[in-house]
This record gives sequence, structure tokens and C-alpha cells, in this order.
Amino acid sequence: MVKKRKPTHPGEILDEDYIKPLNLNLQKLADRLGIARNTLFKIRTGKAGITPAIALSLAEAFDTTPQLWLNLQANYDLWVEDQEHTNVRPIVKNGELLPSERNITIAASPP
Amino acid sequence: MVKKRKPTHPGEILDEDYIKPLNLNLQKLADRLGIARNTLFKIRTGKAGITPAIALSLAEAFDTTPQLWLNLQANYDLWVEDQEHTNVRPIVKNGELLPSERNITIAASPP
DNA sequence: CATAATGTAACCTAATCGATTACAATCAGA
DNA sequence: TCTGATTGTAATCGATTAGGTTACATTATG
Repeated sequence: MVKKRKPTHPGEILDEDYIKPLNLNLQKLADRLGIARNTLFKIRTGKAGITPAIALSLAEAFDTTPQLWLNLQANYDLWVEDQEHTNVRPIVKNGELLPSERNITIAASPP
Repeated sequence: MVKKRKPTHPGEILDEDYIKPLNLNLQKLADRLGIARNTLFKIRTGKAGITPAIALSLAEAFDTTPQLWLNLQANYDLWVEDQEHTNVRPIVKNGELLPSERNITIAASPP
């Protein structure tokens, strides 16, 4: 499991921490970023994700790193995906090929 | 600018640090992850990205965090995107609304 | 009220993920 | 060496999504 609690999606953070405190609105921010305000609307409501291009723009506008936005998005996506993820048998543990997996590849040892 | 040098894409790291050292191949790994080997091929050659779903699977298989893979992907995507990114005028600097942006929103001050 | 500004939804196109299928190159065993 | 299987690579397809445009609803402002 990646995280217990559902992370707030980046759009909510964009709204709470930037748009609202700075008295911006979708129109103003969209104009500044050079995108459609509808795109921001979808991001704010979690109906769309933050792409690398938009992360770069947000970072410049708000003096943050683009990684901030992409990490928020990644954590959110991971949580969502994890909800419906079926587990995979490990191949490596502690940097070592698991004993149970040695038969995946064979370097035949002399008798 | 995000990074000077072009980051190696995650597929190369997957190949160099995991597939090769462990004597795996696309078929074996694909079977284990439950995806098509062609999907891994595209990842390895940088023709496709690592999605959250695949990051989760890789993490379980290789005893890493999914963030490792998503971060590699994000940094790579950011670099690519940054190459053709047109800058955006900042709104905030050091947590403060820039003076030049005060006219974005007005709370008229009494005379 | 009336008009503009803002938020929200519907719809469209381009791009992409992942699968399937097909083909090329390489390997193992008879 | 030949033959069949395994592996790597490419082409194509359906489904999904980003982001735009347009249209509609709602709120603000005169």
C-alpha cells in the first residue's frame, strides 16, 4: 500500500493555497499561464491532472518548483491506482535476487 | 530551467540496473508484471513512459518505491517539456504577491 | 434589472497507453 | 547446419485523456 488516506488532489491545493489567498480566479490565472480557463477548472475539480507543461507554468507563476506540482499529482495518481492494483510477486528483496527466483535464469554450475 | 543535462529516461535505468544485472528479459519481466512485453520494450527505448500502474508493479517486483519510478519519469518528462516551454510571468515571489501584480485584484483602500 | 464576468458542462481533436498481431533476429537442440 | 522456439522490434487498433472551443448557468456589478 502506498498511502492510507486519500491524498487531496493537486487542484484543491492549487485552489486553497494559491488561487484563493491571492484573490485570483480561473480566468486571471488561465490568462497568465496561457491556457484555457476550462483546463484549470478541470484541474481544480480533480477531473484532469497536472501535466509537466502545466507544472512548469505553475512553478514559474508561483515561484515554486515544477516537481512540487508533479509530486502532488503523482501521489494522487498513485493512490487512485493503488486502490485497484493487483499485487505482483517480488523478484528482488534487499537488492538481492530472491532465492525462489533463481530459476528465472540459469548459469549452470559444473557437477 | 529545470536541469542542464538531459536525464536518462527511466527505461534505460530499468534496463541497466534491473533487467541486465538480474539476467531478466522483456518476456520474463512482462509475464511477472502481467503486461505485454511490447509495453516494456517501448518503455525501455523511451518510446513510452512509466505510468502509475506500472510504477506500482515495478516497485513490488524490485523492492523499491513506486515514487522512484515516477520521479525518474517526471524528471525526464520535465526536461523534455522544458525544452519547448515558453516562460510565464511570475505572480508570486518569496510567498508574496509581486508588487507589479497588485492590480490583478483590488481591495480599494479608503482615501 | 441588464450586462459582463466567472464557473461549469458538452463536445471535438490530437496524442498516448497498452494490447494484439506481425515480422526480424537470435538461440538451443537434434 | 537446419529447425523450431524464444526474444526483440515494429505496425496497428481501441480506449482513454489532455486541452481547446463553444455553449450554458451563475454570480457580480453598474
